[in-house]
This record gives sequence, structure tokens and C-alpha cells, in this order.
Amino acid sequence: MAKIVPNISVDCVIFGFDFNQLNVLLVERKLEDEQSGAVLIDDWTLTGYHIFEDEDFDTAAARILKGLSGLDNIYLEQFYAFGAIRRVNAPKDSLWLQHQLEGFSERIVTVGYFSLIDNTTVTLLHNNRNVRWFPITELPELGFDHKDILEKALEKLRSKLRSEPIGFELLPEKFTLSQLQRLYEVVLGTKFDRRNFRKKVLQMKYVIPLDEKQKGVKHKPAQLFIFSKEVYERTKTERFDFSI
Amino acid sequence: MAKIVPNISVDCVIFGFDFNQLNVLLVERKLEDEQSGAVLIDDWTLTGYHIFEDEDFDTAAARILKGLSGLDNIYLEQFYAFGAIRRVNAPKDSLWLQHQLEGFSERIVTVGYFSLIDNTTVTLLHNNRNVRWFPITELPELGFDHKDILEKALEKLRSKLRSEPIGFELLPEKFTLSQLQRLYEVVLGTKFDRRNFRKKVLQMKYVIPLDEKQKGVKHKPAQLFIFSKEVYERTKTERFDFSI
DNA sequence: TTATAATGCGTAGAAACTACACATTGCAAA
DNA sequence: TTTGCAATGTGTAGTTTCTACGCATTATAA
Repeated sequence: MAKIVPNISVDCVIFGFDFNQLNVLLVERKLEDEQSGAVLIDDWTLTGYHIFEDEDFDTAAARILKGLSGLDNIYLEQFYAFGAIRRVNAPKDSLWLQHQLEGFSERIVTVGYFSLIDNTTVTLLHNNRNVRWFPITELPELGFDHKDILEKALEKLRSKLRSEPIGFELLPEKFTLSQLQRLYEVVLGTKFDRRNFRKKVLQMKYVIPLDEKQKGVKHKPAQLFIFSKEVYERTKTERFDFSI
Repeated sequence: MAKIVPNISVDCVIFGFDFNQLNVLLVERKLEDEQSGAVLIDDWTLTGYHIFEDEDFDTAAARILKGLSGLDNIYLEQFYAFGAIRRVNAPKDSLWLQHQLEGFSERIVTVGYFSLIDNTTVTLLHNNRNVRWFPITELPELGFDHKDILEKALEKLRSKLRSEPIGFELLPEKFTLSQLQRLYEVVLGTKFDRRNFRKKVLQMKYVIPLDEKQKGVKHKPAQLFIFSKEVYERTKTERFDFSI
């Protein structure tokens, strides 16, 4: 078993979409005094872990994600490294780290990754921990500097969603245009005209209509589409912007 | 004097524009055998250094930049963290690190920053080192994984240049529209129609014309402009893209 | 059979982008 | 003093993209 690097970790911001809200996966951090039973810490954190000596950042991030979701081959992207001097030194945070046996360090820097998954189908692996999806509009209290990390991740997600077709990673393989639109609306916090949104998406050759309709809805079922990364890569062109 | 963190460094990719080419600032890495005088290493690297224990990433990057250029208050942006297991373990690189007295470590991760400066006016501080601007089209052999780092920096620079007005950081305070166009052309590797480029830039309220003309040129002198970050921040709006 | 709640389609006007040509200005050389 | 040079500075027409809207369609549930 490889040794961990005591002062470097990777934290994963795992985003999920349930056709309604954008959610983030958090793990409860709870510590009770052994004698009195008093609750010393009770808040939530992103999932993260130290890197191993024989492991690079991407591998560590994939390992952490798999440990929580069981999933492989998930969209994962490094977005920022956090190195503030006292980022894990609030009293609560030090206390917590001292209770984690291995590799306690006064100064831990962390590399942030965000990951996009369709959370309508995933099953979480709890491994004795309390793990939950939270809508990003209703976050609990977060430990360490994880609020900062989450905000930066959101910022990156929004900016990338605007310029690259990564939204599809948050949807199941087959999706309707309304689901896609809802996704864009909740992530970007805007409204789009349904007809114009549809027109815009339909002209993207990499969003491919299927001969198949939605099932189990109590209204006119919508046509299903798939995203083709292959077509996207083949046809993409760079855009000049520097917007006002 | 604070201690350095042996396994974490910051590397700066310092870009400069001279009205003609995009350049990057490199430092020569030269090592000769003490007995024979044989040249063991002779290549170039980005400027980087370990972080100190009481210093965060941004501060370290600013310190490194200042050490080389003497400049403060320069555009600096973290763009990626590099943590490949053997990123500094090529034979040449290990040899080099062993000759740097302090803080030798087998595994160093580094946080990359890129910085934008107008290199027509800056004076370099050499401090015994051989320091030079290289056009990005004519790079020498680079040590460590600095070629990867530089490529990633360029990629980020290009992508950000397309969506945000950061190009002005590479120009002197007062510039002409042709200089701005040339900058965009060399960084993005494209050509723009002069009249359309001008039209596009002139509609940006944050590019402000001055009552002043270029001097010392042997043709019709062009009007000078300044960029107002303040106006930009006040008037910017988000753009929806997800381009083909 | 009817009401409901969503899907699916089309058009007209505005705005932005592209392609393209000619006159102007200051300096330098003749 | 004149002329040539090398770059600046401007306008227009055609095309494409974006925006704002209204109405018919379809599966389900009452």
C-alpha cells in the first residue's frame, strides 16, 4: 500500500442533475466527544483525500469519485488549486484532522476537480458515512474552505457550460430538449425562450434525434436525443467573442 | 526567513508582446562538471520556485514574477496544477535538483500561473542568470515538464482571450487598434479583416479613444486608445454560446 | 369525450457578421 | 517642393444569426 502525501489532497465537487435542480454531493462530518457524547462537529464537506505517493492528480480524483459513486469513466476536470495558508486551520478543522489517524499536517493544499453525473440513476456507496445530494440553492454549513471551493467550481462549470457542450454529461444518454433547456436554465440561472432554444440546439449537428419518444409522462411525450462527442469533435470551430 | 515547502512549487509562464510576436520569458539552466568542465545540462526553463510555509500560491507567484521583472501589480492567473508522478525525475532534472542545495524532493507538484506583460518597456533583472524572451514560435529545449506547462498556459491564454478583454494587459497603456489586432492575430493564429475588427472594437464602450496620435512612425500616425477595466466591469454581460 | 399540460413548428423584424474598395495622412526620398 | 510610400480611416450591401411571438398537436387522466 502506497504512502499518502501528507500535505497534498484532491477534493471533488460532484455535480448532479435530477431534471429539476443542480445538486452537489456532500459527506457529513460528525464528531462527538467520547466521554460526554457532546457534538463537537456536525457539518458537511466535499469528498476529498490525500494523494498517494505513486499517484497523479487525475488518478486520485477518479479514485475518490469511484469510492463514493462506484462509477468509472465520469467527466472529471481539474479547475483550481487551493493553497491559502490556513485553509484547514479553523479550530473545528484542526480538531477533525487530528482525529483522522493518518497523515495529519498543518498545511494542506488541495487540487479541486469537478465532476458531472446524471444523478437520476446513480447509487451512492455510503461506506458508513452519511452522504447526500444537496441542491446548490440549499447548502448546509460546509467545513474547511469547501464553500470557496464549491463556488469556484460552480463558476467554472457555468463558464464552461457557456462555451462547450458539457451539459450532456449531466443528463442520461437519451434526453429531451426540455430537459436540456431546464439544465441550462438552472445552472446558468437564466430563462430561454423554448422555441429559440430548440432552434439553436437543433442546428447543432452533434445533438442527434432518435426515432424514440419519452415514456411514462402524463402529457405529449417528447422526442429523445443523444449527444455525439464524436460529431462534436469533428465539426467544432473556434469562436471569437470578447463580449461586451 | 520562512522555510520552503519541499514538494510544492509555483511556476510562472510570463508572456510578453512586442507589437510583433508573442514571447515567453525563460531562464537558462546550465550545469558543467566541476572537474572536466563538460556541459552536463544546457537548456531553458520557466521561472519557478518552491512556496514558503507562510505563503499562499498567489503570493508566491507574485514574488517570483517580481524577482525576475521587478514589476508589481501585474496580471497573474493560476491556470493549472501539475502533479504527474515523474514530472521532475528525468535524469537531467534529478541531477539539476540535486545541485540546488535547498529542499530537494523526489516528487514536486507545481501550480502554474501565467502572467501578461508589455515587453516593450520591461527591464529584466538577471541576478546572475541568463534570462531571455523567446517568441513562442521559436522555443529552445525546455527542462522538466515545462513544455507541457507552457502549452497548457497558451491554451488557457487563447481561450480566455476569446471571451474576456485580457489582451490589453499585453499592451502599453496607450495603444492603436492595429497593435491590438496584431496581438489577437498572433495569439490566436488567425487573420481578421481590418475594417471589421475595428468596427467590433469600436463598439466596445470600454475601449476609449484618446485625443492623441501615435508618434515616431514613418506613415500616417494612428489614433491611440486606452482600455478601461472600470467601464468593462460596469457594462459586461454574460454571453450564451455553446458554439458549434 | 373533454380538459390538461406539455410538445412541435414558423415567421417577421432586429442585430451582428462578412466581404470588399477607395480616399486620407504624415514622413521620407527625390 | 514634390512625389511615393505605407499605413490609417471610413461605408455599404448581402448574409446569417438572434429575438419575440402565436397556434396547432398529442398523449394522458378525469
